Amino acid sequence: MTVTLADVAARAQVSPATVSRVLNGNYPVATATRERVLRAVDDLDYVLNGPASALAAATSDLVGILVNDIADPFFGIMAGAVQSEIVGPGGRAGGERLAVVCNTGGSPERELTYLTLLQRQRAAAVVLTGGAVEDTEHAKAISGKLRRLADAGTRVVLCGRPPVPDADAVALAFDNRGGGKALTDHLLDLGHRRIGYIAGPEERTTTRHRLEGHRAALAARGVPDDAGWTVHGPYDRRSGYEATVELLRREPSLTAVVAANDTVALGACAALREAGLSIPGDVSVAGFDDLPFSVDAVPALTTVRLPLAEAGARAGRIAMGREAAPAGGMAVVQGELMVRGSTGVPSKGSGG
Amino acid sequence: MTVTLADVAARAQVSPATVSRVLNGNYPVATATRERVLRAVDDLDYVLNGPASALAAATSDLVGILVNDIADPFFGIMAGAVQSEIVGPGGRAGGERLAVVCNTGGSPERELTYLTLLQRQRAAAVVLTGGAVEDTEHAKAISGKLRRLADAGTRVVLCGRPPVPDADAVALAFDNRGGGKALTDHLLDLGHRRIGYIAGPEERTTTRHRLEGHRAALAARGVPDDAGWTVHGPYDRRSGYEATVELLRREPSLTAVVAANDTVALGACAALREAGLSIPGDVSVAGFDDLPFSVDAVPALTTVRLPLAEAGARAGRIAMGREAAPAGGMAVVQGELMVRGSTGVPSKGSGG
DNA sequence: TCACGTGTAGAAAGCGCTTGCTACGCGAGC
DNA sequence: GCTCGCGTAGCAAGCGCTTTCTACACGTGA
Repeated sequence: MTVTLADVAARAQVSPATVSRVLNGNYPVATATRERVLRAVDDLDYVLNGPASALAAATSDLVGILVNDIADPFFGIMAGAVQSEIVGPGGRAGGERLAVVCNTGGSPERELTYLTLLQRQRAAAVVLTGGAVEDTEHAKAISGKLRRLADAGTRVVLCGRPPVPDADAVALAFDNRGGGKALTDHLLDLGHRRIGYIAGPEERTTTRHRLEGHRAALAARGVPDDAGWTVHGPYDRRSGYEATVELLRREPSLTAVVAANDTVALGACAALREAGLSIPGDVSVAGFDDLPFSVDAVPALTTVRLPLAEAGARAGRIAMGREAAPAGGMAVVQGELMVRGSTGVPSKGSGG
Repeated sequence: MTVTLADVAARAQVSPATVSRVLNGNYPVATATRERVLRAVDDLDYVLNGPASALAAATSDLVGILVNDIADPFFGIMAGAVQSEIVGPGGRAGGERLAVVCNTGGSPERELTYLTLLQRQRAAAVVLTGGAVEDTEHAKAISGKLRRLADAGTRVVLCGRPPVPDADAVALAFDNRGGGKALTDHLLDLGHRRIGYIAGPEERTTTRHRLEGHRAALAARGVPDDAGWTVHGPYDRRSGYEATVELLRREPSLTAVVAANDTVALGACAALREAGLSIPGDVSVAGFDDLPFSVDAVPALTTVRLPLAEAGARAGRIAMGREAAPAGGMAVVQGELMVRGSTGVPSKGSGG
C-alpha cells in the first residue's frame, strides 16, 4: 500500500541502504546513482516514514515550543520568532525540522503532559516560554522532567522564564522586576502617589517580579503602598476591567493604574472611560509588554517594551545549537520604558 | 542507558507484550499483573518511545494545526480552540495526543513543507486554518498533498478555509462574502457613498471573498465603485495605516473606510487620527473578525464577528472523529455584524 | 605483476514497540 | 473423566529505517 524505502530501492535498482544514504546525504553516493534514486523517489511519491527513521537513528526532528496562551500575541510573537530559527541542519533535502507549538493554557499539568509527550517523541529541543508557576510541587516536577529531557539529549531553552535549578537548561529571562520598577518610577516622577496595581495570577513568576519592581520603586521613595490598591487576576482584558472597577470602589482617589500587561491595561482603560474618567487627565494608565496594539490605543499606552521577537529568535538559535548559550547558562533581557499618552501628571483636583 | 519496555518487563517479571498491553489498555490484563507493571513503570521512570510505538502500530498521536500567522490572535484563537478538543482516545494512561501548531507565515511553500513533515510523522489528523493562496500551481500541490494524507488515513479538516476540490477534506468555511456584504450594506444604509476599501493580500481567498461581498453590496444599490478606492496590502496594522494615507491622498472626500480585518482597521484609525479626521464624525471605519481588542478601540470598532473559537472547536472535534462531518463535507459558518461606535452617518460637510 | 588505497554499494543486524497466534490453567458442562 | 471455553500471558514476527561492517572494482605505485 504505502511506498517504502525498499520500493524506491527496487525501482532505482539499488539497495535500501543506498536510498537511505541519498536521502540523508551523509555518505558518498555516485552522482549517477543518486540521480537514479531521486528519480525513483519522485516517481513513487515516496515520503520517509518519520517514526521508523527516528527509531533507527535514535533522533527526531521535532522541536517543541510551549506557550501559556496561544491566543495571546505575547506568546504568538515569541513562538513565531523561535520557529523562524528552527531550520534543518543543512540544505539537504528532507533536512527540515518540525517546529511545533504546544498550548498549555497556563496549566502546569498540561505543561507536564506536553513535556512528557515531547520526551516520548524524543524531541530534539524544547523551548519553554513565559512565566512559570511557583508551586513547589510542580516546580519540582518540571525541573525533574527538564533534567531528564536534557539527559536524553534534548536541548532545553527557557525564553522569558526564570532559570530552573538543577535543570541544565539555558534561560533567557526578562527583567520584569526592572521593568516594573521603571514604570512606577515614571509615575512617581510625574507626581503620582496613589497608584493602583492590577497584578496577574498570584502564583506566577512574572506576576511576582513585576509587582516586586512596583513595590521597590514605591519603597525607594518612601511612598506608602496600601495593600488594597493591588488586585490580582488573570492576564486578560476582562480582568483589567473588573479590577479597575474594584480599585475605583476601594479608592476613588487613585491617580494612576498600573496593569500587569497591555491587555489588562486595555480593560482598565475601558472601565475608566465608562466611569467617566479621562486618561490621563483623571487617571494615568500603564501596561507592560508593548504588544502591537498598544500604540493604537487611545491614548497610546505607556508601557515597557519587551523584545519578544528578538528573545524568541535567540532562544531558537540556542535550541538549534547555532548560537552559544550565554555565560552561566542564563541571560537577562532588558525591557525598555515607552512613555506615551496614557500617562501624565496627576490633575490637581483629583483625590482627597 | 534509556529505559525500555523490556526493562520494565524484567522488573515486573512479565513479558514485554504484557507491559505494552497494560500501557495501551486494549487487552485484558489481570489486576495484580497490571499493578505490578505500573509500579515498575513508575520505579524506572519509564517513558514510552513514541517513534518505536508509532512504527509498530502504524499510527501516531500527532495532530497538526497549520496557521498563517501565529502572532495574530485570529489564528491563535482558532488554534487554541482546535487544540482544546484534541484529546486522547480515552481515559487510559498515555492516551494523550500531541496537538501541535505549525506557523506557515502565509507562505505556500512552508505550508507544503509542514504538510510533508506531518505526513512523514504519519499524523493522525491535520487542521488547516485561514484563507488559502489562490495560485493554481500551489493549489494543485496542496490539493494533491491533502489527498495523499487522507489516503494514508490522516483526517483532514479545513477551518475558515474554502473547500479544496478532490481532497477528501472536511471544510468549515467562513461566510466572508456575506460578512463583507453586510458590512458595506450597513455603511450604505447610513448614507455613505464614497467608501474606501483596504483589502488583504491579492491572492488570498479571504481577501477576494470579502472584497466580493463589498462590491456586491455596492452593485446591488447601483453605487459606483472607483477602482482607485481599493488598496491591497498585508493583514497588518502598518498596511492599514499606509493604505489609509494613500486612500486619503487619492480621494480626500471618502466618508468611510472598510478594512480587511480589525488589525488593519486599527492602522486605518491611527492614520485618520493623525490626519486630523474624527471617527466616525469625518470618516467611518469598519473592520472584520471582531478580535478581542476591537471592542476596546476608541471608538469601538464596527466589525463582523467570526465565531473563531466555536469553529476551531468544531474542527477539532471533527478531526478527532468525535463529531460527524457536515453533510456534503462542508459547512458555511456565518459571521455577525457588530455595529459599534466607529461607524456613523456621513457628515453633511464632508466630501466634494 | 601484485599489493594496496580509494571510492562506492550491499548485507544484515538491530532500533523499541505492537499484536496475531499459541499456550496454559481452571471451572463448567456433558 | 474428558472436552470445551474463557481469561491471561508469552512467543515471535515484523513495522521501515539507519548504519556498521564487508565486498568489490578500479587505478596506482612498487
